[in-house]
Amino acid sequence: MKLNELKAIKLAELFSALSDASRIRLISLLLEGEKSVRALADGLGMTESAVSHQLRGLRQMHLVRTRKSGRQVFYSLDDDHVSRLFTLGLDHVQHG
Amino acid sequence: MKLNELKAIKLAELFSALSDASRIRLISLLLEGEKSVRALADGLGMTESAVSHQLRGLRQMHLVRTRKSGRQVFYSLDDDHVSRLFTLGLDHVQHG
DNA sequence: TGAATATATGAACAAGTATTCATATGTTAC
DNA sequence: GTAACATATGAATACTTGTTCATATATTCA
Repeated sequence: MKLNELKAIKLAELFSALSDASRIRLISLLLEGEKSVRALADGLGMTESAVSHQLRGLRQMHLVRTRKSGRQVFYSLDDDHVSRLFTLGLDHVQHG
Repeated sequence: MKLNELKAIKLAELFSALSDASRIRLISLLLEGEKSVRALADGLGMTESAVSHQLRGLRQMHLVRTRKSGRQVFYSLDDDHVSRLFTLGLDHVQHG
């Protein structure tokens, strides 16, 4: 596979973004469709601040994108890589 | 997707196992086929101890399996989920 | 304008993690 | 048996990370 160090780091960063139960649950909510920060915080029983901090990381990894409407910011999954990684991972956890 | 907390944790643990550049490079070496601890350590420029510690985590997540032969232990990828996650992640990093 | 709402951000602390070093276990050769 | 080798493990340390709290920015409504 001949993976150079930079790509290894990038890949590790991608998986790091998925390596926390709170973020996994955020993503599982976003699989239902776009949601505001408050809706996500309510759905997970987290503070808006904590959710916002986590979303920042997901944004930086291009796993989610935002749409602003008034004073709300709606988050949604950025592309289908995310849901495919999610599904594949879940598959491994359930059977593997 | 209705993900309960336990599954979220399991999934996060799976991705945690992939969330470190050293482990990513270990896996990229194992994509070439099974290798001994020493071969992996040499290939990555890490100590055998560090590699052994990391392999332990990958073993616990069922991402790699072992075959013992004499005093050597050969590691290989456990199932194709691993390489599929790896490839899908790489795809996201390179294009996304 | 000012108050209320929604989100973002910085600092600080607690909890988790990767590596190193020393040591232990298990295997082969003599 | 002992010596040498391959791997594993425990403890310690340095580094990273998630949450909380306080505060900042931005938008709407009166």
